[in-house]
Amino acid sequence: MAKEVVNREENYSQWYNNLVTKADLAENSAVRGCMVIKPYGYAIWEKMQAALDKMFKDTGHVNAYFPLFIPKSFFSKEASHVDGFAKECAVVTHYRLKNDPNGKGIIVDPEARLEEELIVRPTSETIIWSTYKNWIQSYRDLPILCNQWANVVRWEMRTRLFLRTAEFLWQEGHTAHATKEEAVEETEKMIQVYANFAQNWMGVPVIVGKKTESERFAGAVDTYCIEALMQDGKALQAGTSHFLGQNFAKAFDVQFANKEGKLDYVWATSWGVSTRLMGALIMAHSDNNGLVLPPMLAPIHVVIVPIYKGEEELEMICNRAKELKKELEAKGIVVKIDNRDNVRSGFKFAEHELKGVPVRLAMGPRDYQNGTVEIARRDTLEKQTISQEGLADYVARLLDEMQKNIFDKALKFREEHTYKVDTYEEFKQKIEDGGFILAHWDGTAETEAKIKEETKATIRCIPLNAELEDGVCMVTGKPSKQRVVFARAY
RNA sequence: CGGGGUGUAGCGCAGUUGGCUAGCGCGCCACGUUCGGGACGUGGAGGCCGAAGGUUCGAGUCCUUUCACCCCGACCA
Repeated sequence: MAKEVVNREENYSQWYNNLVTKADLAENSAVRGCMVIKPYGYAIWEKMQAALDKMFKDTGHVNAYFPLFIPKSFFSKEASHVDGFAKECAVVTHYRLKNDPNGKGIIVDPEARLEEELIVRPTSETIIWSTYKNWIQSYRDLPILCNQWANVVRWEMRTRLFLRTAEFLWQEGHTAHATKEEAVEETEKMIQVYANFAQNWMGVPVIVGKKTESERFAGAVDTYCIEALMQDGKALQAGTSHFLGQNFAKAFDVQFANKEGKLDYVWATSWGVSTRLMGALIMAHSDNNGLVLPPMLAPIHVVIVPIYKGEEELEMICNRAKELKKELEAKGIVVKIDNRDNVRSGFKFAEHELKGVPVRLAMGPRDYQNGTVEIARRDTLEKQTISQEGLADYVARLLDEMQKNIFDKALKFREEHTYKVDTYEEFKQKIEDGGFILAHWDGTAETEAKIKEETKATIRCIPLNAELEDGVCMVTGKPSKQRVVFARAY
């Protein structure tokens, strides 16, 4: 498949460019792989944030904010957690600069060394749990359902725009519960929130499942995830929700008095999605003309391009366009009139397609005369001329249809690139083509590691809603009760 | 940290055996003609050829050192 897909990873850079650039940091800077999110890209992120934030609030969560800096000692408390992050942490060691006494600019003041180094948060479990300790005495203090919108830093060996930047924006939910059942329920609820967002807002179909032990979050008892398939056949983990058990409560000594008056450790969850979602959005829907944005996340729904000769005609058409804009806006549709005089209309068409604006209306003197407008939809690139009468209703319906169509198209793609495989030989062949492979696995980390080693494919997840089916592991022949999802992943 | 590759204008590149004032495309600026799918013409601005050292009458080009970036692996959302 990979060969036929035109918009492979290397081709995305063209349409990334409207959204982000790689940060232009000073030469010799040790920081690599940071990105500048441009206004248009940030507008998409804001739409995502707003939708997610509302979903969090609707499920009973509140926002809070915790420090960027975490004392080093906090990390030593949960052993597997620190194992997971130790290798990719930025560390603050000093708090002051001074003029170089040798006149060579600015140096770090060696006198200003911190007694305890501070870690720039790679994730906030440790600082949040050391805070929660002070918030929790009784079962009456529970549950705590906090979310934080923040940036985090992970010093990755290798970065990739959107998918793995050294600094990224995300949200992280951290909850504390009195019972295991409640915490598990929360974990599952939030992965469903993410699945709902991915599918209904982003138009990206996802498989909801659990990670295997070796793919699990550092410090978690269970990691739930949503996995999406990109158009180049690679899988992308788009969101995770972790059941942390009592690991962090024990590490940070967070106990509460239950109804019986006995002390118990609280049960925890954490869950997050990041700007990586924008990468998913791009790679799931883009075509050779650029981005394709689902209307629900498009910063601009409709662009009106006036076609004219001379200022008189421009004014005449723009006035009509403004009236149409008002009608559309009354339906909650975001409209931009592109009346730039310094570029031609063909250029504007191409540019708005590149940026993924869902609907384009072009109006020239002919349309003005006839009371019509040319309407073009971004997802199918179809154009037709329709009446200006009832335009707002037409566009509103079209946007709904496009939202659905974009999802359906992605779903169809995924279904066409999901294969059931029963032998390891076939697996090795099939994995070269990309896509999801459903196969039996004996449940051991050894087999999983062997497969990864030999094929670069990982178990993306053990799907939650999959039908049980007796089978044998394609590698070892040991019994298996259900198929798991394999893929090569970002 | 291993294996490959690249540094020349804002971006993308050519310049391969050393030679005069370093070139092309895009973009940018000015004027004009255009304007229903990325316009065209004319003129113009913009470069210590990644850095340092060396060879030479002469270095973008050869040698040495060094720095940076990109790709592929290991790590990861």
